[in-house]
Amino acid sequence: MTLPRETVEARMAAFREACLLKRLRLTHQRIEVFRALASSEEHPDVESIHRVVRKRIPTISPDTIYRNLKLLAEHGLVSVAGMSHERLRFDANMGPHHHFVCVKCGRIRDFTSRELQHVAFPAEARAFGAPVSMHLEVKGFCSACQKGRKT
Amino acid sequence: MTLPRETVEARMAAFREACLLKRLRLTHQRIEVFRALASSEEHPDVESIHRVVRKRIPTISPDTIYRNLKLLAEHGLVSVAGMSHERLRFDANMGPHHHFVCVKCGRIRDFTSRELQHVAFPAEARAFGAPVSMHLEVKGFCSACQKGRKT
DNA sequence: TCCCAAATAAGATAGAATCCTATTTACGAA
DNA sequence: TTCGTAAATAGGATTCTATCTTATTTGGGA
Repeated sequence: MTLPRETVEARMAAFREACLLKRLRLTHQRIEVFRALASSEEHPDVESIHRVVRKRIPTISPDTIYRNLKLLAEHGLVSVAGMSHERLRFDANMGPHHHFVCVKCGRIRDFTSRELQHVAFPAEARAFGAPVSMHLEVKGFCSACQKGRKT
Repeated sequence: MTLPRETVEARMAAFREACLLKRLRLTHQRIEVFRALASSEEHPDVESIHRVVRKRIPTISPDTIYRNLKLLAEHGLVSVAGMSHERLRFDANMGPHHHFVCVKCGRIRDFTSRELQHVAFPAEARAFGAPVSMHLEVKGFCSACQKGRKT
């Protein structure tokens, strides 16, 4: 919404090019879904994207939004915040700690870090308000999954 | 499961004390739910906690697990990994970036940090496997919510 | 222009989390 | 110890996000 037109247009151009390269069809729906996302800095959910796109394509279904965003995420054209249809997970470890998340098996391991303990809140983050806590999420392949990795 | 007995017992003692202080009733179910969580380092979900607790309390319902964990989380006795029943959110910003999350309104803002860009993966994280990416989540009150804060 | 695999719409379905309500229980006070 | 009551529970109903199914449409190469 508040993004400068040229940023959006640059993203759209890169998107079209990436789709051609990856042999993803440039359907009317796909383009508009990406445009709605590329025009926002709000990390929107499917419902709000649907609301926006419906102005141009009144019959578009939520499933099309889901399907396209999932496809684009698999191709590295958009990113997903939040755990796709995973369950809530709990932890009795209330001390400050960070997470190592295996991108293959989903296993989460806690760790603490002396170095990080003394890192201050980044100035860029403080610009948004009053930081309270800081949590690092390291993604990678855990030792077990590392062995059976194909790449 | 693999946690030393004394760690679990220490957590149980602290839990009982905290409940007395906060006037939370020490029901059989609540105690066993917490014990199951405090005995694990797997960040278990409700289903696996339910499986464990059912050995001691065969009639316990999943709702009781949910209700207690939610209550304990509100009182700062356990923590929740993942976004509590929130929707998937998407982002067209594919460059490396971090998140500032407002704990009140839930708004997410992106930021990049020159300092953090060059921080290496912590040794403690590398011990678990092969790190690929690193993402920082700063939680706090955004400027807008900061004003109307009561505390 | 033709062809067909890919994509879509719309409704059905799955499944996690929450709500509802009658019953039970923890625990403070008498 | 007993009693009273607000809090907590069990179990089924409900909500709601995300995915699946299937008949139809369409992008884009030949």
